[in-house]
Order: sequence, then C-alpha cells, then structure tokens
Amino acid sequence: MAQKPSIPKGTRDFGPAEVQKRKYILSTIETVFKKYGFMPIETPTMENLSTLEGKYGDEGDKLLFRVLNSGETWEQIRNPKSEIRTQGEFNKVITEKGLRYDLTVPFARYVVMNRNEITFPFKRYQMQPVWRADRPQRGRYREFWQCDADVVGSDSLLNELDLIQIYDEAFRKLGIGNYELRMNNRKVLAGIAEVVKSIDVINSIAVAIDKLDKIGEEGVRKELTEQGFKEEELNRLFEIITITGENEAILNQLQSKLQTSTEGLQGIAELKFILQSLQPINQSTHQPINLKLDFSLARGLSYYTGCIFEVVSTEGSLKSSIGGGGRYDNLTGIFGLTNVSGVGISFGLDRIYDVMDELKLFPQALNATSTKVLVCAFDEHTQLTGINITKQLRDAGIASELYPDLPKSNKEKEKPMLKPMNYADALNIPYTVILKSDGNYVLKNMTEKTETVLSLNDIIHHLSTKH
RNA sequence: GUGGUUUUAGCUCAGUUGGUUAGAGUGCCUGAUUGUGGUUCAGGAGGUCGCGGGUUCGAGCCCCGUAUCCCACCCCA
Repeated sequence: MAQKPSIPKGTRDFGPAEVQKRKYILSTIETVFKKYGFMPIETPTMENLSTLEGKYGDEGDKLLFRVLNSGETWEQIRNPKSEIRTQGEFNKVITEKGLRYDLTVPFARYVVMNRNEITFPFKRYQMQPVWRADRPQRGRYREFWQCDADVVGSDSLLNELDLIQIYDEAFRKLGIGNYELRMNNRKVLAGIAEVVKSIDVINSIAVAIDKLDKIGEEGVRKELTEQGFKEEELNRLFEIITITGENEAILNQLQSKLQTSTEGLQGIAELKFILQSLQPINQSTHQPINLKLDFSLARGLSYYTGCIFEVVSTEGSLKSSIGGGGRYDNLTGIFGLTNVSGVGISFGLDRIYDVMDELKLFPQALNATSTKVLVCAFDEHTQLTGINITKQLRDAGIASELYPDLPKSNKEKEKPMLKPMNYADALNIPYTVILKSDGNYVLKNMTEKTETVLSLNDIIHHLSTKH
C-alpha cells in the first residue's frame, strides 16, 4: 500500500513560480553585494558541533540540528569495556556534526582556517540555507536562507557605513521602500547597564528592553523587578531608553547621562561617527537613508560587541525582522585568531519573500515561462521539420519548445490543435508556430489571435525584434 | 520546551442537537465546435472525512492518543 509522502516539519517545497521569485530576491541582493566589492564563498551544510556549540547561547544550543553519527555507535556504547561515563562522552559517540545555524560562525571558522590565504580586510558574501530546530510559525521556518555580507580584518566604521548603504539599496531595489533600519551599539547598552546598576546586568537589561514595544514599560519593569532590580534603578533605565527626538539630539542627551561610563561614551562616539558620515551621502540623494537610533534594540546573538542593526518592514503584517547584523570584535578569537574585528549584516530571504508576496512587489514577468514560442506539428513529417525549426530558433537566441506529442486517439486526430494550444495557453507562451501540411509556417500571436504566413527567417526576425 | 488552534474532492472551503446515499465553488474529463486555445452552455468522473484507538443501535460531528498546519510565549532571519 502506497504511503502518503510528506516532508519534515518546518520545511517546504518550492514550485516553479516560487523558485523564480526567490531567485529574483537572491540575484537582486547579490548584485548589490558585488557592487560593493564583496566576494562569494560557500561553506558545508554540516559543521563540527564543536564549531557551533556555545556560540549562540543556551537557547541556540537547544535549537541546533544534530546529525547522528553513522557507524557502530551502539556497539561502542553497550561494550562492557566502554569508557563512556558522562553525558558529554555519550553525546560525542552518537553525534559530532550539526547543521549550520547561521552563516556568521561558519564564516569565522573559515577565516581562521584560511587566514594565510586571505587578504585583509576580507569582504565576503554568502547565500545559503541554515537550520534551526525551532517550532515553526508565521515567518519562522526550520530551514531558511540567509544572505550575509561581512567584512573582517578592519575595525573602521566605514564598513558599517557600507553595510547600511547595502541594506538601503537592496531593499529599495526589491520595492520594500517602507522599511525601518534600526541601529544601536552594544557598548551603549553596556554603558546603560553600568549607569543603571552594574555592567554585569547588560544581558538581563538587553533581553528585557528588547521587548519594550511588545510588552510595554510595565512589562519590562515587571520582568526586571523579578530579577532583583530596584525601582530607582528602573527609573534611571527608563529615563534613558525613552529619550525621543532627532538622532543627534537624543545622542547628546544620552551622552550627558552616560558620562561615568567610558564604554558607553565610546559607543556613543561610534554612533555619532556613523550618523555624521551618512550626512554627505544623504545630502546627495532624493531618498535619504532613514537610520533610526533605538537604544532598546538588543539582538540576541551573544557575539556582538559594537554596532547592531535590525531591519523591519513597516508595511504588511509581518512584524518580525527581515534583516539583522552587527560588529563582533572577537568571534575568530574562539577559534584561535585574535585581534581580528568583523562586522556583518544578514538578509532573511524567506521573510523578505513573505513581505513581498503580501505586498505584491514581485514583477509580473516572473510568473511566466521563458519560452517565447511553441512549435506545433501534427504528423511525423511536420514534426521532423519542427525539430529543425526549433533548433534554428534556439540558435537565434529565441527560447522555444517543440510540442512533443502527436495526436494519438481518433478524437485527438480530429482536433490536433487542441493539446498544443492548451499547453501554450496554460504556460502563457506568447507565440506559436504552426507547421501546415502544405509546407507553410504560420506564426500565431496568442494574445492578439493574429496569424501570419511567414518564412523561417521572417519569423526569427519578428521574434528577435520584439523585446 | 509551554499553551491554544487547524486538518472533509486535485485546490479553496460548507456540513445543523450524533441519524438514510457527505455538499458547493474552482480545476479536470466529455460534448455543443468538420486541422486553432482562453469565454459561454450541457453532461460526467473524483472523498480511506489526517492517522490509530474508544463511547454508541448508529460518529465527519463526542472522548483519548498521535501526526500536521497555523497562532501566542521563549527566542530569532
């Protein structure tokens, strides 16, 4: 008995229309990456678990897809002489590989392994799927694609500036003009923690205030009170993160409040530098980049140390981020290469797709087949002619197909045009060439329903000149 | 990992307090149409009601388990 096939939870098939739309997004982003001087790399689907574990926090470790070792692991475990005593030793016997969780950590691993071949600063982009064992929901998949651009080996903030421009250019090209690019700085968060209580509470504060727009001030206060924050500390916190106004003005206000924190002041200086560098760029364009400072922006991944970015679409119903990134000063340090700073951004292909699909931002032409003309023959003789004609059309650069089947049943022989016409119609193929038994070629425009008897050269000429 | 929800024809969905033979739209097939498609009209085919148990004289409907979809939390692209 045939079983109903299925695919794993959180994964999806993509039909021709979806793939074409996804590739449109990918190629748009890739074009921008290349324009800014980034070079492509690819890394394996699987990494050693030792590469992945501990890089994304406790939550991240839980979400790693682990790959079961092949081989006789059971024999090793049940062997009476087995040395396995601890959970760790057991885990190592049954699994030592995992599916990549993001593209940044594999990239850091790549940089360390290839440090002698790489010319720094190294600017790479990478567009590949990643996997997370999360529970699927809207905008959240277990298999999804990230498009990353990173620069390592340069601590200049001009890299941040380039990445900001990449975000803007790519989203505008895709038609997502109504997006919000939020920026914050981990050092500012550290400064806030220092001024509010102590630098050790940066993570508690970051996690809590990141939810500010979701659970509100009351919710954040409640969460932090449960963690032992005093009311006066929370008052100081909200005095800072609720500052509103123009970017420059709120930075100045923040500066006065973070006077006692060297790290906080450093973060402010970095943010100021980026805003100032952006000014000449914005003055020379009709569409200035709208960079929004947001001191409540935290972002989870624990390796960020400097600027952090997040992108959300302000149109449509998907509220989660469609891009994110930041600077990490010591990611390669874990793998033994210190003093190499990096900064990168990521585009979330699948969420960008969801936004664009809802807002109908895909070009109409993406839905059609690339076939421009369908050659229709109705017997062995004209089919031979058709083979030749199709070949010549293709040689002339015209995407063509020869309808492969001849009428078989009596009914089909009575109406031999029916199937090819239906096919051309269903696939929106704009032209057909009908091979008459008298040797004439008829070019038919399917939308205008016009037919013209033409020579092959005229047909090629006609189809080549039409866009 | 916690809580809620969805699943009925190829697709989108109805289905009453448990009661004869489970419906609609769309798509598909056939014909009206004598080498020519989309429209219209007429007819036709197509359903293990996610899966496995249970209650009942009787279950698409009630109960338990399981899978799956979606939603919230956690976290994130």
